[in-house]
Amino acid sequence: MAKPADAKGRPGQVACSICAMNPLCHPDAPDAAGLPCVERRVRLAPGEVLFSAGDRQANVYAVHAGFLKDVAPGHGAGVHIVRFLLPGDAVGLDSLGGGVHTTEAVALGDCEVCEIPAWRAEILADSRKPVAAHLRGLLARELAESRAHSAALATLSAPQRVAAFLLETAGRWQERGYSPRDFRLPMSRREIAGHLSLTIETVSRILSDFRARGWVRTAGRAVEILDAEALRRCLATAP
Amino acid sequence: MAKPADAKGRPGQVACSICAMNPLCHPDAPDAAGLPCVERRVRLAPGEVLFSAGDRQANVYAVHAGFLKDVAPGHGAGVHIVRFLLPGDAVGLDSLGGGVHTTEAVALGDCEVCEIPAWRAEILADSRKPVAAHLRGLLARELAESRAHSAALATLSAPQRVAAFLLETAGRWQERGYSPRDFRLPMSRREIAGHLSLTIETVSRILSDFRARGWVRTAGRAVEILDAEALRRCLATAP
DNA sequence: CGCGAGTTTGAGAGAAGTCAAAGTGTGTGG
DNA sequence: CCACACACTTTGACTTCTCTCAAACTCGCG
Repeated sequence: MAKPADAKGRPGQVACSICAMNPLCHPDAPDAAGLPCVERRVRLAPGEVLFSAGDRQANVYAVHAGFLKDVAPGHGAGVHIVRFLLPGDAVGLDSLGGGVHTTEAVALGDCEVCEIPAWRAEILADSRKPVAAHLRGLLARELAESRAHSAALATLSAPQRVAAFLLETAGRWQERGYSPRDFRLPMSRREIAGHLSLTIETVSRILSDFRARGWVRTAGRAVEILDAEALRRCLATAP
Repeated sequence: MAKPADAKGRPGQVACSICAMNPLCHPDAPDAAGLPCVERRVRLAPGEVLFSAGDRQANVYAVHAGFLKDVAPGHGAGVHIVRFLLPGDAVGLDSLGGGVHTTEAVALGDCEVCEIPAWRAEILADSRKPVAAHLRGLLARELAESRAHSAALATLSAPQRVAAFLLETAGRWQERGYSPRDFRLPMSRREIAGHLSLTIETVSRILSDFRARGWVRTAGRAVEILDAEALRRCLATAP
C-alpha cells in the first residue's frame, strides 16, 4: 500500500496499483503499439505550475507523490480552487475533449507526477475497450464530484463547509491507508478558504470554534479529529 | 435550422443536425449491429421526472423539444439546479461511468427527449472511435462547464450572477437561431434562484433594479435585453 | 369573477466579509 | 546556533450583502 508520510508530514507516495490511471499504465495485455504510456515523470517545486488554463499542450497526469491544487481561472482576486490532488489522483482529464486545459494545476509542495500525453491516452482508449470505459468512468466521476461540491457550496453554511472539508479530507487520507483522525493538511488557510468559497478569517474563526468545542485539535496545518460524530452532526444540522 | 417557438413561447424543437448526440444517432458508416441508437422518444408533462439520482436504469438523453432542469440531490429545502436543458442538449452522461445517475432531470414544461440506453452508447463507442471521442468531448465539456459555474457562484455577487445568467441564456438562444435580445424564460424565479444560489426575492429585486436602470424589460417570464453592454460591464465590475 | 401560484416590494436580522492589528511559526543569513 | 524577517494564522471591531419574514400585487386559469 502507500508509504507513510514521515514525521514532518512530507508527501507519501502512492503505489501504482491504487492509482486512478493504473488501467492505462498497466493494461492487461501488452500494448499493441509497444509505447510506454507514461511519457515521463515530472518533478515540481512548491508553487510550480504543472499546466495552465488554455494550454494547448494537452496532457493527462497522475499524482505520484506530493500534493497539488486544481485552480479555476480566477478573474483577479477571487481564486476558486476546484479540488486538491492527493497521490493516486488523476488530473487534466478535461483536456481529453478539445485538447485544451480549462483549469490550472499548481504544486503545493515538492511533488512528482506521471505525464501521459492526451493523444496517447486516446489511442490507448481506441484500441482497448476497458481503457476507454475507464476514462469515461473517471470523467463521469469527476463530473459528479464537481456537481456535488457545487451543490455543497450552494446549500451549506460556513461551519458546515469546514466540517465537510475536514471529514472529506479525513476520508481521503483513510482511503490511502493513513489515519483519518490525525493528519497534516497540505494546504494553507488561504487555499482552504479558496476551496470552500470563504475568507481566511472565517475559516480560521470556525476552526478555533471547533477547537473550543473540543471537536478537533489544530496546530497550524496539523489536525487531530477528536469528535468526528460532532462534525457529522454539524454537517447534517439544518442551516 | 431550429423551428421558431410560437408566440406563446412554446418549446421549439431542434433539428437532429445540431443535436449534441448527433454523432451517435447518425454515424458516418452504417451501424455494424444494425441497432437503432435511440431506443424511443419520451414525452414528458410539466414537472414530470425523466430520471432520478440513484436510478440504476442508466440512459443518456438528448432533448428534442421543450426544456428541463438538471437538479442535484438536495438535502431538504436548498435545492441546487445544476443547469437548464434546451433542445439539442445532452443529459445524463454522468451515468456512463458507474451506470448510476447522480442528478435528477425534471421537465419544465411539455417536452420530448430521445432515450439512448447507456450500454448502447458504450457499445457504439467501442466500435467507432469518433463516437468514443465525441462522448469524451461531451463529458469533458460538461465538466468544464460545471467548474465554470461553480467558480462563478464562488466569486460573483448576486447582481453579477443575474447578469451572467441573462447573458448566458441569451447566448444559448442565439446558438439555436433565436433572438438573443428577446426571449421567454422557460423557468420560474424559484428555479432561477436555485440555479444561481440566491433567493427568489433577491432575483426579483435585481431584475427590478436592472429594469429601473433601463438595461432590460421584463414581464413575467418574457425578457427583452435593452443594454447587453451594461450587463457585461456589471458582470466585469469588481465585486 | 375569484381563487391561487407566482412575483414584487418593504423592513429588519444575521451571517460572512472587510479592515486592522497582534501573535505564531518558519526559513534564511549572520 | 541564534537572530531577524517575512509569511501565515489568529483575534477583534465593524460593515454590508443577502436572507428571512411579511404583505401587497399580478397573472393565468377554472
